[in-house]
Amino acid sequence: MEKKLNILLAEDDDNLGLLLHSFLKSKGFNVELLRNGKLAFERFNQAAFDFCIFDVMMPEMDGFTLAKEIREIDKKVPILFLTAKSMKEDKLEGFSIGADDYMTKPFSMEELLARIEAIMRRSETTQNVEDDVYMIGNIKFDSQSRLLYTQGEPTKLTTKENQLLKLLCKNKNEILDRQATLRAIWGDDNYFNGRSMDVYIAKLRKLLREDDRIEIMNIHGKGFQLLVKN
Amino acid sequence: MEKKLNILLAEDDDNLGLLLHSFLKSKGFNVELLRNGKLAFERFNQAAFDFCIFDVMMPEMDGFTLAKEIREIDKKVPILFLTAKSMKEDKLEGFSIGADDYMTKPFSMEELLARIEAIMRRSETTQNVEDDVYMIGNIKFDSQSRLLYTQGEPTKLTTKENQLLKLLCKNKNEILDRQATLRAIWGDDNYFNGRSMDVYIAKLRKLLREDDRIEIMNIHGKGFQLLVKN
DNA sequence: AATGACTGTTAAAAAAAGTTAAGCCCTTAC
DNA sequence: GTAAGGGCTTAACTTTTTTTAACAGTCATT
Repeated sequence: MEKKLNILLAEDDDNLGLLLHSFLKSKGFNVELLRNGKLAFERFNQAAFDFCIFDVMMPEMDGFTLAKEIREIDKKVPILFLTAKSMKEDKLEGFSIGADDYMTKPFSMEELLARIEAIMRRSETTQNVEDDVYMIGNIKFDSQSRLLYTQGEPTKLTTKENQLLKLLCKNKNEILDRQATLRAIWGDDNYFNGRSMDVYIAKLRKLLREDDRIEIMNIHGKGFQLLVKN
Repeated sequence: MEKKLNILLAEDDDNLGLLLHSFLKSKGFNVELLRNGKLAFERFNQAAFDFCIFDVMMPEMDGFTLAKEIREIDKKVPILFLTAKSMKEDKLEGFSIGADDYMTKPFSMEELLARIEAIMRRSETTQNVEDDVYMIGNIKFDSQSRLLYTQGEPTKLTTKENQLLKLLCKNKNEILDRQATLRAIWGDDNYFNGRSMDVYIAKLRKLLREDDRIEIMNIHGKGFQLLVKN
């Protein structure tokens, strides 16, 4: 599950500020809007932000000064500057402070979003391996290594068995929609893929048969449901 | 002790290409200039680059296609696009591929430098081991010298073994796409190259067998995944 | 109860991958 | 020049995985 990103937005122009605020919120970010650099700096020190967007020209404390202050205490947090017109000297100064990007007004919201995502992609830790371990009744299932710890020797699942069982586990006790599952695993929900899925459901039932509290139930015309009783 | 950055530059216009080449060289980078996307892709797979600068419009293979191919096998290397004029759709497409930045011609050399440095500052902090040395479980693998430090005598890998293992390492715990890998290492994803690759997978499995936490797993119809259990 | 769409299950067919060995090509050594 | 060896590809055969077929059973609706 993705964590919501906290964005610190410093912009004195209310028109633009509110627009950005609502746009970014609509895109699933947490956004705090501050009217000048001084307030933004105070706020930065109170909470944990993942991303900064600063207007260069602001009363009280301009964007560059704000960025410098912040770089004193945080070398890594990404900072993106907004400026009224394309001033080459400004750009250079911004980058020398340690800006990660730079946008000239006016700009499109889509582009802003794209840049935020590009910057965040880089800073994301690429090596976080979520452990995909589920308990189905008292049968352990490790989707990462594709092992199902049945009695005796663990069973090594095939790619498709693994994908399907994982989806069932993620939706344990809920209905797993037939068409959505087909599109997710097989890419297309045509007749033959549907039959293929039914074959895999049969395989999984056979594997899980040893624990009789486990049931993969069919909801006619809707999909399947992994049920684990008491 | 800063290591010299290797920059892959793909630009078909010789005027701009040579200008960029000499400018960046003068700033202390190693730069390789290729005239089209196809050549650039081949080169990318032969050496280790830290940064890519691609013109969008090029013969043989355009910058976007090139970037897509590269992203299949390397999710992290920074890519900066150059384009003749500011086309919003182009920008968006570029970012969606996973571009890190975007510059519209004409631009100043200083700004280019500033952007490269901004991008590198970020990726430096996140990745510190790009010396082509990987740890696979407790087996050390130095792709530079092609040595795999197995028990007893280190094994000297062949070119293909080395290339394949390196790609697997770069995508550790992720799926390495079969077709993309074939295009990257063999240049073409026909049937026989596919079989050749399977032979090399078998060789690598044999070499890595001594550590049973290591597994090269097949994802049927998709590719391979180097899995290292903790 | 009859109909047709949907599901359960097993088996056969097809496609993909695992493995070992033979063959080919290029380089190096005699 | 030719023999030897390494590296890569191709071949051959096996096994695994997935799809398709076939047939039986179920469910909702009429």
